[in-house]
Amino acid sequence: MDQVFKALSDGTRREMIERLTRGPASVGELAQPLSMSLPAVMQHLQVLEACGLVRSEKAGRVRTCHLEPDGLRLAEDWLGGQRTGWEHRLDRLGDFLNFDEGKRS
Amino acid sequence: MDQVFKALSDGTRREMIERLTRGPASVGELAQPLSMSLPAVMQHLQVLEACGLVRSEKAGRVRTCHLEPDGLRLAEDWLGGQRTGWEHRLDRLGDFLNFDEGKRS
DNA sequence: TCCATAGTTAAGCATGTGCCTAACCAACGG
DNA sequence: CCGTTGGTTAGGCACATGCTTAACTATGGA
Repeated sequence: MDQVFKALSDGTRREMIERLTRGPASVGELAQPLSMSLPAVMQHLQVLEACGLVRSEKAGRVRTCHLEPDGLRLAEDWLGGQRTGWEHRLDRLGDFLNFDEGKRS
Repeated sequence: MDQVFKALSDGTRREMIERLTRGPASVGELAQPLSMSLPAVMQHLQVLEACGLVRSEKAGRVRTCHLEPDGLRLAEDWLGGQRTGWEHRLDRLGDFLNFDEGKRS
């Protein structure tokens, strides 16, 4: 969980993810629009793989990377959980305010 | 965006958010379950406020913090956008494979 | 076989992050 | 007033992060 959000907290890595939503890509293809050395891209890729957001296989001398959408869903679920939990609380806010009023009067 | 995910990438800050989904809290209340000095909690709080996930007002000598759920929704929307974009691509995957087969034969 | 391509490893550096302690300020409460 | 409570500021330390360059490996083609 920590790792997923930490991975997403970097703009470069989010760009890589966006690229991968449009289909698989080699390491070089990922690096091309990034104005950054290849080793740097590799490191980002390792971060993305380590937390399960991306998978990659090497065939010959080219490594092909693709998205692992369950990883994204993990983060999305946490956020949704918090938000709906909060909304739930809002639903009870009326009751709470009534109780407060009751105490005061 | 960067800042939101960076804020969420820390377990302590996520705990603080979870706490705040259950209602507003003072700085001390936020710090209580966290086995960490008060200044440290303050810094986390500043991070959460800087990226719009939390708001706080000071009344007398106690600062009361509450969630700003639009911030969470921002992150959630990005994730959802990526995921649905990917699913969209999957919808077209059949066509792509057919095209590939066509090329090969 | 030899060179170019695609990727990988290693080492190092600058900056950022998370935490601490110590000192400080500001509102109550008596 | 004066101490206590709740918060804030300042400074510093240890470690993590993002990037670099240089050197290396391994595959594929002429």
